[in-house]
Amino acid sequence: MTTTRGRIDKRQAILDSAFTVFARDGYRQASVDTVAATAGVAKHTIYNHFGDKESLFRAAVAALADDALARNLAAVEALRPDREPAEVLTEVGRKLAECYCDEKSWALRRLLYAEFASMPELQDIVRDRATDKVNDALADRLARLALAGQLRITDPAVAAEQFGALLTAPLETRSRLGTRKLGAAELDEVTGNAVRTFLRAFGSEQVV
Amino acid sequence: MTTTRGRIDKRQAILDSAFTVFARDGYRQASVDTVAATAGVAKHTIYNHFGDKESLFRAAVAALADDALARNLAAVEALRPDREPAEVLTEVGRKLAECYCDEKSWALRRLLYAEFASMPELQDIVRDRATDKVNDALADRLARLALAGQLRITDPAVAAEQFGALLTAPLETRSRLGTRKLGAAELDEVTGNAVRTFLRAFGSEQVV
DNA sequence: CTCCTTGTGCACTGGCTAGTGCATTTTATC
DNA sequence: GATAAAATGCACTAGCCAGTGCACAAGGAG
Repeated sequence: MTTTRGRIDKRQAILDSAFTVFARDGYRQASVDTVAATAGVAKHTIYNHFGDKESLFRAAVAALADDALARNLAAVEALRPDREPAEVLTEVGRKLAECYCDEKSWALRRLLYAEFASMPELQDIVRDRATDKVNDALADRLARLALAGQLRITDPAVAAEQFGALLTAPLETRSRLGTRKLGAAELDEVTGNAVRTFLRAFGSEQVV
Repeated sequence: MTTTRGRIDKRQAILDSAFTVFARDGYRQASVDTVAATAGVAKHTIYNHFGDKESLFRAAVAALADDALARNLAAVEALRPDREPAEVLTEVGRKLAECYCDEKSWALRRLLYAEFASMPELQDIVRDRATDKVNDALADRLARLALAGQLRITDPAVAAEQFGALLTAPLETRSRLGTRKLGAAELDEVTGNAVRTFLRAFGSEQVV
């Protein structure tokens, strides 16, 4: 009774297609029939697994949030006090920038923004599963850098908040909410600006 | 033929109601009948003025963008090199924070995020009418401060971008995308954090 | 007084879609 | 091969809503 007869395969296929279709058409626009067709599955199968359209949507969003969390945490992991702070921060910032600009991330944010008014739980799902954890992890790492004497930080949470802000807000504007693909050069520029300002504010060495 | 027989009054009433209803229900959810009922107007009148639902929506968004622009510019105006930079930046930052957290601003952003995928012009409307102009104005003012020797800025545009980032990104997170009302204390805190970091990075005096 | 613009009220079409019911088929497990 | 869970195909209901058509009312302009 451990295997459930291809149930998981179908379930995953449905979740994948659901996100694809929802991301492309928007939650309201997307029809369950389209999701079913895309997943190569009967509509009934979807209702068997998820009950109704809204639950399907929540499940798809949750799955994407988990995915985004994993990628963001991997980026933060690289933040270790074993090299020049500028170098490490640039590397991590650049990775975070890539995560932020990923097409799936943008789709997730769009769906979240569009629907959290009618489904408030959505925001909690994403926050609990991804945003908060990434911020915490970043704050932890920055605290270590501070302890190693590489940064002058009083509140690691605020520092993490601001490092994120310096990265994401410019990316949001410059990529036109994800509709314009940013080249490597522009990603480097934004990352560079963010790290430079961050270090001018929090670096332990005086910057000219 | 100058007066258009109460046309303008109706038009304005429709635009106001349209934004209210769209903001509350979302573009797709909102029905034109509801807008008409809220405005105290026949459905036909709406179609006479705006042609179809989408045009009505665009017009409502544009009107709100104009509104937001005016309020944001007023805030930036206060940025003059006649007092302590910390003091002036705090005042302006605080005003910008209030603009950003205004209920109408949040509604506008939500609608924009929700619909720009299917109506790409929306983003241009808002950018041309509001975002760009505010950023430019802010950059201009920061440049003046730099010229007055109160800031060490190389690129005013980047400085404006980052000042905005340090304000808006934390506000976005902390207010849960506008669903949680921030108290004065928290607005002060975010503004204070932003100004402190900004001045540590760009202030002309050394900060301890 | 008359005309013409503007607005009203109501009924209606046409299109779309969530969710269901049912008979049938696949498929994993024993 | 028997069995039961899982999946399929198709038809169908019921609801929602943008946009239209038509007859009619109001009210300022000439």
